Amino acid sequence: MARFFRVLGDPTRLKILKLLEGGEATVGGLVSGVGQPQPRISTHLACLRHCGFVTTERRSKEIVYRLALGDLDQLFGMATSAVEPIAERLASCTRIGPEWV
Amino acid sequence: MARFFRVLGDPTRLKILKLLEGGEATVGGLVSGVGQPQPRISTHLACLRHCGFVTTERRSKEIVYRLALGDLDQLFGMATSAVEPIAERLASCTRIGPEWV
DNA sequence: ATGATATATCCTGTTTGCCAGATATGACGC
DNA sequence: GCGTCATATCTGGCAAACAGGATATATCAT
Repeated sequence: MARFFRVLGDPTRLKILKLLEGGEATVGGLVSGVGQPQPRISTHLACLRHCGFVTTERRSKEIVYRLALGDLDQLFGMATSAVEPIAERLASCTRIGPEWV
Repeated sequence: MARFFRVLGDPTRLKILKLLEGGEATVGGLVSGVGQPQPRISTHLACLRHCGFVTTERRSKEIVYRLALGDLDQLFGMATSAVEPIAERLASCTRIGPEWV
């Protein structure tokens, strides 16, 4: 379960998942949606794929990614409301581990 | 929000939080509950405290830690059911980043 | 077969975050 | 005061994980 949260604990992966909540997407679509270089998106996608968060399907030249977990939007909803009361503290915590602040 | 998940993405912190779901606890109690050296528990507690997951209260010599977020148990419940379908994949993913497996 | 497009993987450097152990602070009893 | 218990902080070292960029694979069109 720690690993589950850890997969979610990266801004890029989180953004990818949130984009996929809006429906399936190709790698190219995610690249422009996230705004980061393609190799980086691909590696994060590989992580999400290996860990079972997403599934893939080849569609001629492109590869379509799709969410594999249905509960994810609910989870994000809960997380959002859980984050709210501690948002500033989290924002002020640029790191984890000493030298918080 | 990524940082929120990242705080949850460490086994020790997760275990601390789960213990605290059973009610308040002193550092010593958590040390024996988690089964890890006291300095380590203290640093993780400092992280959780700084990020607003827990609150503290001094009670004479001891310091009592308490959960600051009410929604946490619901969140853990959802996470548990979200993890279930991908449990083996997560388990087989000993790392994040290349050399998964 | 060649070239172009779409995606994946590899290699290297840097940083983050965790651990381990030693030491400091703080509160209480004598 | 001194010693002890409970907790916190510091320092060094190390490994995980992210970033950057080059290169490989795969599919299609010509």
